[in-house]
Amino acid sequence: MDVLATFLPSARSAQNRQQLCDLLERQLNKLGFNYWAYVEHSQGTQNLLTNYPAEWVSYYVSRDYEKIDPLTDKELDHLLPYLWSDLLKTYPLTRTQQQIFDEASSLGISDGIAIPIHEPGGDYACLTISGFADMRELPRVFASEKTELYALATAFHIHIRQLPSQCAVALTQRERECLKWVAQGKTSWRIGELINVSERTVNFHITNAMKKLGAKTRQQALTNAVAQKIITSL
Amino acid sequence: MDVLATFLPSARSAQNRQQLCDLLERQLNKLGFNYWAYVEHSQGTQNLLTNYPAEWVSYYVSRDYEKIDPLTDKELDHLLPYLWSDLLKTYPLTRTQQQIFDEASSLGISDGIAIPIHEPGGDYACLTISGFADMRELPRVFASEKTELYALATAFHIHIRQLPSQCAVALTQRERECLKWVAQGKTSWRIGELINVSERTVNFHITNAMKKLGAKTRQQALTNAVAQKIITSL
DNA sequence: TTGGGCACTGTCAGATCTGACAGGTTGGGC
DNA sequence: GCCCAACCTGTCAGATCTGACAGTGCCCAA
Repeated sequence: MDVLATFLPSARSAQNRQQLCDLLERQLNKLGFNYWAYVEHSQGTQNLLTNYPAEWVSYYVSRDYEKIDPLTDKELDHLLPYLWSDLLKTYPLTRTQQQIFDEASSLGISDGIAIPIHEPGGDYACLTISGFADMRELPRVFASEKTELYALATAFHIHIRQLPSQCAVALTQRERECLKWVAQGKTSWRIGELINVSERTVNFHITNAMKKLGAKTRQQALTNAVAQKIITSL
Repeated sequence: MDVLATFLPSARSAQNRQQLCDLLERQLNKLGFNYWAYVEHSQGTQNLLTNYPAEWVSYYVSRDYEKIDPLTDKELDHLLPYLWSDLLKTYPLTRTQQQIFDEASSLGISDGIAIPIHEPGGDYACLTISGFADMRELPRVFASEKTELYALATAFHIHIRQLPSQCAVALTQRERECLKWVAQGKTSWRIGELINVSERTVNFHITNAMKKLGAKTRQQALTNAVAQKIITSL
């Protein structure tokens, strides 16, 4: 039952975000939660990862519900995990907000736990988990597992940040290889020697990488690649 | 009394590690803890930050106590915060280990809380806090504040990782400035235009930065600077 | 006052990169 | 069999960087 002990070692070997999400889901299932959603706010852009039904997500997004969801605008104020219901007790819901809540309930998303994570620079993320089997048990589970859930969310957050997102530029094997050597301070000629191709070919791959990354120089290509987690800075 | 709410906003504006440590200490004092120690294990190297008395630290290090300390080798096995005393109950102490414990106790470091933090790639860190005013109260405080302490430790960890360590190379203002523009893909000539100096001067600063960073190319200088948190990748 | 760190500037040769030209091979999917 | 992506190679002009030469001025601490 020790979900953290299971999650952490396997999280380290996850190769992409999808794998990591699967690992998280498996552990949450063990704890009795069917649904999860992770929203990261980074430099003004948002990114949503979730196992909510696709129809619900597209419906939610199409109606701009995130702008009026009673939960989204409260995330920032909270620093520790909290129960949705605890939070909602203190705020009266508008008619539209009540409607969102009712619609979600019909999918089994009636109460859940939100776990906010704050980063330097104003970035933050929030993992919410819901779809708990036995609703009456939820507050008890929340109380007893709070720290473990927080640790799980933090671990998930730290790990997912190190994996390239789906929207990251797709570089070929060779392009990544060359870029990594560039990061180590090697010249094209030297890299050619290292990977057994001509200097010209190395320049060819690096130029392609630069184009894909929208960079005018190798330096910018590196910065962009690191920012997109395509190569680890090392 | 909400230490997290106080810590997080100010942590964001901390300019260096010392400032961040001071912030942490202030919050821990509020909770009743006089001592703290943060050890980070990164790529095989260790780094210790603490407010333990300097004599105790040098005494501890000089006798290689970290190799036999009953606590250090247990950190890795634990994923959640724990009380020292809880852990020690389950292991018999050797004579030398008991000695360390007694010596520490005489400084008021008799029981405490360890908060391990695990990163991808095998890196991990541990924040330990001790010197609690009223020992009999400690288990109760631990139980009630566990999540908050974990969140505080995690926040501290995430923030300190983004600040250059003391052993980082010292670049001048200009050198950092030029490197940042290089990261954006600007040429020396363009940077000169941007910061109103000649192209020659830009090359001068970048060359100096490269020397200090032990880099043979601009690319490597960038990678090293980012690795040392001297410039943020952006 | 002297020394040192920092910022700044110039020139110049040679190395390196950038971006254009123009090709060829291999392997997998339709 | 054809197409396409990934990989590989060459040449060449012009831009850019690297590393050496040789200087100036400012400010602060010893």
